[in-house]
Amino acid sequence: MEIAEQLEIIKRGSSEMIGEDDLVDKLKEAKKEDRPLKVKLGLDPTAPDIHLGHTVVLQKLKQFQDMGHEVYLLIGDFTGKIGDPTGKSETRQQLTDEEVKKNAETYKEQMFKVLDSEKTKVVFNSEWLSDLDFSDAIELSSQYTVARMLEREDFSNRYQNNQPISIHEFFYPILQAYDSVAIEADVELGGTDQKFNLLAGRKLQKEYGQQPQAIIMMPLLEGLDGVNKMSKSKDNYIGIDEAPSEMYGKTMSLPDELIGRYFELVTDLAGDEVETIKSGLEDGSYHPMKAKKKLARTIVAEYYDEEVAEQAAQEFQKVFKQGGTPDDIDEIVIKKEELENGEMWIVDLVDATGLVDSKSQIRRLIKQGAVRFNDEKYEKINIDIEVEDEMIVRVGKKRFAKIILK
RNA sequence: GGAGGGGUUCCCGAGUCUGGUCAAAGGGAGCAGACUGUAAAUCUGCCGGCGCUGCCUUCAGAGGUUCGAAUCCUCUCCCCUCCA
Repeated sequence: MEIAEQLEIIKRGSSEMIGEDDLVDKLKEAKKEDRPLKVKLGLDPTAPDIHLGHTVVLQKLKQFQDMGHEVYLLIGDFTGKIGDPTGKSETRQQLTDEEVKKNAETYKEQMFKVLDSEKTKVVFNSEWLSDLDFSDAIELSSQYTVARMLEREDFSNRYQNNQPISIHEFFYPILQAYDSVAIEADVELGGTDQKFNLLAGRKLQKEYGQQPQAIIMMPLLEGLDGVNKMSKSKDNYIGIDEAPSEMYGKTMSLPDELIGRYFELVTDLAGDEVETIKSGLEDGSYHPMKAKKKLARTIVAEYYDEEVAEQAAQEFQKVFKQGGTPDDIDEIVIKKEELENGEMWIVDLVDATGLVDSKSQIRRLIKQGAVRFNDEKYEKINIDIEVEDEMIVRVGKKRFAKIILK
């Protein structure tokens, strides 16, 4: 493939690229020597559940693989073992070797839904970082100044807001940079929030006499709330391991403004097709609801298949258009001896489903008319409910449970 | 090491001087209801726990004063700023 053509693919969809000249050199060289480029992606070993936000970068890696290059998934087990104090009270727990290994396996399993396992290498940074001693650490840290560190948005924010910054946090970018040196990365990918760390890699590589890595930053995908970036902790994510109906449903709850962006960043639809959809949405010729359905189907089909996607679409229709109940509801077993004359106090019954956190909340929900048994609404606290086998308990629009009497 | 500021319910943030009316203002997030397309916007209600017109546990932690403490006193822990 021609270099210009490769560049064009690499840049597509990315939000920023640094070191284009370096990349061109590297591409030329690689072509001459008939070897692949090493494309690095750093991963945090603590969060092994991959969601669509992660896949934005993965799609880009996949493109590199399709052009014959080699992907290095770098698992930050060393840094994970140190722990990260960023949060106020919830210091990140230290991971044992076994946990790291297990998480890495999960990573691989999930990532290979997008990536080609043949062209992927998984490496752990403890391999080289644990050999460094304190004088090495000082040597490395002398390459960076405090002023520069404080340029990083995260640090400067916290600094200005009187929030603590631990010294060792300064080491994270440094160690990540060293990772790039260690594997002699040609290219590193990351989200736009990683800019500082990615740049640190370039700097250190130069110090070590390597041609600095090119940097490709991908936009951060907003989560279901449409505001914050997708993350597990915000609970605004769509996991790639989730059930088809969940995936479909969550996609449908996306704010309209994000439809185009999602088509662009998380589906593998061709560029011009995405453009058609986007312009259709803009001039109103394409109804957002319709577009969103297509999006949801496309996403489900990407991680499952067309047939499953079709089923998910039908179920969605059934549940939310016609007010029906989904097929795969969690079943809750209640023993007959727990009942009195076949009845149970309404609050306890809802509590038994585990759908709501506390009984106080259950009371409120009942009063607000959010609780239904077999589609019948009950708004009084002081009643007992006759419990039937296979009774459907519904709380609000989205929460369901099926009672099994034994 | 010295001087000063601060730690409040998921988050932000009042309340502390002048103890009770404080489960603690206000905003955000969230949940529910109406309207819809499980979108947005809007309106309404809820938003510590408990078979709940009451009771129980919360205002960094441990003691103390008091009939009564988020509020006053003592000690401890943590954070920030300035100086060294």
